[in-house]
Amino acid sequence: MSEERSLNFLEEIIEQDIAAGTHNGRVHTRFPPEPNGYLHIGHATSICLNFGLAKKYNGKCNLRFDDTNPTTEETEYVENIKNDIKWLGFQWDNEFYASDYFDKLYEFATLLISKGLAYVDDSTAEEIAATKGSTTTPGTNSPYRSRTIEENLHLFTEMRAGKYKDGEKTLRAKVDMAHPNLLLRDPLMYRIKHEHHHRTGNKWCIYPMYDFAHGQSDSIEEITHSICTLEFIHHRPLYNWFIEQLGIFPSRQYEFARRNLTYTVMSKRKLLQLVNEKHVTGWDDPRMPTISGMRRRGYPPEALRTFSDTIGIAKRENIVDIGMLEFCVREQLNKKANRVMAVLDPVRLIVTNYPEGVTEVFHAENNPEDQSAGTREVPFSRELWIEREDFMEEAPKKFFRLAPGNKVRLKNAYIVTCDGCVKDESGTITEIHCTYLPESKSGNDTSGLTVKGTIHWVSIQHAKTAEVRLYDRLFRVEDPSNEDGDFKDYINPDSVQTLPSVFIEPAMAKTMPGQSVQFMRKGYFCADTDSTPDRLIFNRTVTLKDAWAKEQKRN
RNA sequence: AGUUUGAUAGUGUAACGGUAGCACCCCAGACUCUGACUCUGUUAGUCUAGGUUCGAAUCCUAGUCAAACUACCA
Repeated sequence: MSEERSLNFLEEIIEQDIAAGTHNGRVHTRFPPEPNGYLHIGHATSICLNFGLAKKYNGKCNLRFDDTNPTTEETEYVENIKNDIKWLGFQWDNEFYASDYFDKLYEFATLLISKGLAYVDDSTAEEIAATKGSTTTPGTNSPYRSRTIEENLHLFTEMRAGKYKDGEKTLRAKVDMAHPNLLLRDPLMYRIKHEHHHRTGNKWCIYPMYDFAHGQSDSIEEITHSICTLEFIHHRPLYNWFIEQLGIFPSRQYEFARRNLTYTVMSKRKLLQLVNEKHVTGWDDPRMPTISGMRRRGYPPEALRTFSDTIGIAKRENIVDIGMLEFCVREQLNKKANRVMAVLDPVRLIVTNYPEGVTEVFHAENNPEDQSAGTREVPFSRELWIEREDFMEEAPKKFFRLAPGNKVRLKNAYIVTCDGCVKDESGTITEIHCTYLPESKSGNDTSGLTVKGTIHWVSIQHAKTAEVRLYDRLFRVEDPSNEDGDFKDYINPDSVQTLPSVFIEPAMAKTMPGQSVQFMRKGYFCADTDSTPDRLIFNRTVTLKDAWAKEQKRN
């Protein structure tokens, strides 16, 4: 029995609308990315919101590319965005492009000119900025503001026909140059750009501005609830003004606070910089907060969805602890990922009373959380690799691993007693010796002993190797954008550590790219997209919680 | 400075005039063939000052702080 969750403010609005019979209770949202970059975790929240709301209220959600600026937009981005949305687990009802509406938008503009509500302005960008006024002073009217309707219609036709150069003329809405909201001081509707568009080619040389495209696109699609982030709140009066003056379907805009995450940056500009300046290997670098980066890192889509649900939605400034995301990732992977043994920092363990040349095969359960995951074969022999940190010559009381005289369980195998170690001239430990108890065999233990510690291992003779990349946070500080100086000064120099040759158990040889596993006691790892059976590569998705590490930190 | 938003444990989010709750984190313990998972318990909060009211996180007034806006980007 799950308790009824309280509604977020958007759900409240929608339920009120449904109760009031607005649009006959129909709910239709849209996700409107600009195809000029890759989607990141912030977009994921918006995707979950828009698609989630549509699903919850039996409505629809469109995917609409906001492609009104040919300078920055590319088809490559379109494909990646679609891929990311699908991977997150959502399917749009319609795939649209703002550029689909260029003809309609042109008609709308002509209509506004005819109503005396728009005019062609010859002012330069500088002149427009100069006459805009400020927050405390009103702007002044453009000298071209009083052109006749006929003249405006004629000039606008010429603009479209390509008679003018970039920036020579613009189409502006005639609203109010003294309006306290700067956005309503005769905003630009169209600008001239003699550029090739990724979909309309060279058909147009004038392109609508965001404000003259977004609301009308919503309206054309009869979007009922147009959900966007807080910075568009100032645009809402303009959004409504165009819809009202045009007399078209009254879509309504609602704003929520974008989600920020600790230890990362989210702006497209900054992410692009990280890519271009090679601080990361690409948009899908596992350290990036992009959806493609998180996918490559091994974050499951379910985790991103539950994260989005868990953090909720509101209108206040926020910065969510990345630990919350990592919790959702672990929660999901704990249920799904098979357990395997891998030794990252090896040291040799010799079971001195185990016969030489003998191999014993154990059947290990793949996932204690999921019996249906089955078992796998794990070979055991006299010489094993174990984790260097699992042995201490002089151990504190609370150390439950190998130390002279201590007993531990070798996971899935036997209980062993540590007898000591061998060192080289420099004092480095080269071998650890132990003796095993034959009657403590896993699954058939008659020894009656219980031990405090269990460690993982890999048989030296049977071990395979893999490259392992240990990822950490990309930045050293919680909010790099909010620190003095350049955000790049705060990049974590140790955000990735590559271990070229880690020992893994043979059952892992067939791990497929994208597959997640748990390296027991070490963390969740995901086979990289570049991983092949001949050259296995694993990315650390997230560590396991480590109470022992915490304990040590305290001392 | 103007406009607009907003302010609840460390973080995120509820409570819609009637017991300030949930999740993450932290801490203590139980369990454990992963020091994982799971389970139990605990710490900790209404920006400030007035007012209305039997009763205020919630309503009113004033203040404080924060963010966004001031692109021929979206």
